[in-house]
Amino acid sequence: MRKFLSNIKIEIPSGIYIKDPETSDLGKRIVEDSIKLIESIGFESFNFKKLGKQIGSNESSIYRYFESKHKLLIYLTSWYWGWIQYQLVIETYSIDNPKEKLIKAIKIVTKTTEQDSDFSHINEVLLNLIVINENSKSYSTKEVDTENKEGFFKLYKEVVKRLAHIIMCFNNSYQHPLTLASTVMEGALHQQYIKQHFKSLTNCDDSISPTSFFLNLTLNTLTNDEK
Amino acid sequence: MRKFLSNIKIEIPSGIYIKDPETSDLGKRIVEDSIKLIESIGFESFNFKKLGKQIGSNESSIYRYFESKHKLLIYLTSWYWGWIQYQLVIETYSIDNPKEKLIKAIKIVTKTTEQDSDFSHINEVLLNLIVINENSKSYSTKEVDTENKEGFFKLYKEVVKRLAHIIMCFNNSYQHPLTLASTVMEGALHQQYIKQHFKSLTNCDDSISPTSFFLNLTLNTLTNDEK
DNA sequence: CATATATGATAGTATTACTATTATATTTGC
DNA sequence: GCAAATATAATAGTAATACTATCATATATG
Repeated sequence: MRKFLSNIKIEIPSGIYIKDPETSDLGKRIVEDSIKLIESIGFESFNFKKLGKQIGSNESSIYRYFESKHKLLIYLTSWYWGWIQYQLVIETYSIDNPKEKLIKAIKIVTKTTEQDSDFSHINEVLLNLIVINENSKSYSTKEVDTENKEGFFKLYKEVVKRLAHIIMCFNNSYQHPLTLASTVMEGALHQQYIKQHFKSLTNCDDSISPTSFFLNLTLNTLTNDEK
Repeated sequence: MRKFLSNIKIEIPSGIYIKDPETSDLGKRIVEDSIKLIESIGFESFNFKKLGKQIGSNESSIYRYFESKHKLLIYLTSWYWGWIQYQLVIETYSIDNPKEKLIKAIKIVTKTTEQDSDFSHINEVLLNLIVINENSKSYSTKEVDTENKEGFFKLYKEVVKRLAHIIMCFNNSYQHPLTLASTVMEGALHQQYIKQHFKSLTNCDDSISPTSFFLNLTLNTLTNDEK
């Protein structure tokens, strides 16, 4: 990963930010430290005043990059899904066998990030924790339909569609590729969440991972489904 | 449903409310109208001042029933899960065949509520919409672990465990009954959400319901799983 | 070196999510 | 039927939030 990634930039739809944070030092610190701060105090307690203090800058300067903390969250989750998509593309590109390809894809979308790839100011381990804890807050608002029209969830949607496509290549008579793909992706985040906070509601633990559950589930279903 | 339910009361863990809203007329109006108001303006825009206005009462009076709007949301979602559990119990009780029992159970937890049972001040159709849109907000906070210890999510957890138990009765060698149960329940809510807001991410529509997807998924997996 | 641009500092605003206090109904127990 | 208890209403107040606006200053660029 390291080598490849050091030369690419994940493109976030403009409109999510006012000024592209990748274009300045302050912008990068905003992104870098917002990840640390949101992860440590949670999205509700997080605000631009606290972030300003942490990066030794001013609230008003942060507002020149992001209109609101909500937009910043969308920026961060978009970056995450862009990064997942990048992994999907490069890690499955050369696999011809549809089953192997599917297995690889499910591993990528259901895994927890254990190591910071260290190629940028973004700590992927912390960002993954934010996505597990706060992802639904990025779209679960009254403005979801307008924001969706403006393309704010583009990267997330692309990942779901790409996974659905890989599912179809494995079993092209299966009726629910999109439903399965979106269920697996959201389900994996949910399992990671309840593994931490509602242990009694999951069999996932140190020995059984969400990945192994979703691999088993998907392969069983796609292998035995008849229509 | 109608007949049975008119005599029962869904027990909400005390601690979620300050004063039990079932014990007074004002309390019932608070619950009744909060459902209407949250459904129409969304949980973020909802507050006790607006609710007071709607029910012709005072903000300060509402605070005598619920400490915060967050607690009120937990009350509402708890009521919903209590009601689902009640349906699970009475509608599967007399079914002996494990497969039939499982099918019935999945239908109950994945269906959308189409009709208000009309037995109480609570409109279940609107409440179901609130659960679809806002359920995750009830637990996705920094206080989740303390609140969980205080039993705030008891009813939700009971439903998951009951479903897991029904899964095990059908296939007792299956390794992931809890994981599957929690995935199906959360997954059904998620599909109902994206069916409304992200149509391109699901195959569910007017002819394919989340129920049919999850029935297919669960039965395929449990029937063909070998270990 | 002048100008543009980025950042910082400060102040201000409407709203939120409450708490506190006091007044007025309404219910209940005798 | 009345006093006491309880429930509700009205009003005010508070600290924090999520910003906007304005102006000053630093830095970069042509």
